[in-house]
Amino acid sequence: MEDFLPYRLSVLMLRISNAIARSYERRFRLTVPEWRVMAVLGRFGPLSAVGVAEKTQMDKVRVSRAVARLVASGRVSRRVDPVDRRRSVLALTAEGRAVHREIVPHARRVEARLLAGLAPAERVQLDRLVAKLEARAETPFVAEAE
Amino acid sequence: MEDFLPYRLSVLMLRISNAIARSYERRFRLTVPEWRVMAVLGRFGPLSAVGVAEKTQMDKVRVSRAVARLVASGRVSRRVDPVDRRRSVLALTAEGRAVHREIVPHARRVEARLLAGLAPAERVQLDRLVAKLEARAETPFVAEAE
DNA sequence: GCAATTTAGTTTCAGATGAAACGAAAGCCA
DNA sequence: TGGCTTTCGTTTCATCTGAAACTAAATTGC
Repeated sequence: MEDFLPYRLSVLMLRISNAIARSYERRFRLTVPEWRVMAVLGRFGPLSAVGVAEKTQMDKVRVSRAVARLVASGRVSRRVDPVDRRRSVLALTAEGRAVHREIVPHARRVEARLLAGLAPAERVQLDRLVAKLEARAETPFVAEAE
Repeated sequence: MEDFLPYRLSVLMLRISNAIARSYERRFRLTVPEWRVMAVLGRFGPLSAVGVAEKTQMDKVRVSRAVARLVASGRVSRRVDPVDRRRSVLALTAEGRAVHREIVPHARRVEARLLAGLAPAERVQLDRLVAKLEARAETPFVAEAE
């Protein structure tokens, strides 16, 4: 159990994400889905809900709800796309951009704290190993029959 | 975003745990909390609910509900501890032990598949790096004020 | 041109979650 | 002994979650 890697990774990640989630909640009054939506809108500019879902790896229900809250709190604007009226065009408002400008350095600080114990060479290793696992996890790595 | 490590780790872990969860669901009709309870009972023998909670890192509400389902499905037995009547003594039934004997090799196969792309030296590296991050995540690594 | 299908996004519903309140039993201590 | 506190485990409640159903708009095929 303690040496079963998927289990260890899962416990580790839950710890990390919970700590980060609490920190966003405290500082910005943002839930994790909200934070993710703001992060991609800030980085990639106006997007449809589907576009946000692809960039954030969240399903569209979650995106829909996060966007609804962000629109209600005035950090994201939503208008109907004139080209395709099923779509909405989502973008940060001025207030949203102001929050975004704080979010990015905050995220970097959190990352730096997490990695503080690793030497530069170890960070490169970690990056490589995670990339390999990502590639592995992209295709179904558990046989359907199992 | 794509290079923000906590985010990458979180997406990676969600992928992996979902794949594993689906596989347990398919093969054993077990949810993740149920699987964890069975794993520790199989490995450490009879335990109280608090004991299970400690070993699995789950909170006691989750343990309580997982145990209730396992008792209902006949894989775990529960009796009142005669020494301390607040406690229950949880153990695998014969049927539970039979399932457990399948679970362990299955978990090893899943792990092997996940790590299939890594050379032995890389596995050692991964183990070390994860251990370091675990140590880091054990103490609060995000400042309270942040 | 228009029925059938696909796509975007929301709503509904049923289950999972954990914080907080809870009852019951045990421990503590005067 | 008899109150006060702590511990065990369950229940309650409010929230989050995603699958499925749904509406509206666009696209496809005939």
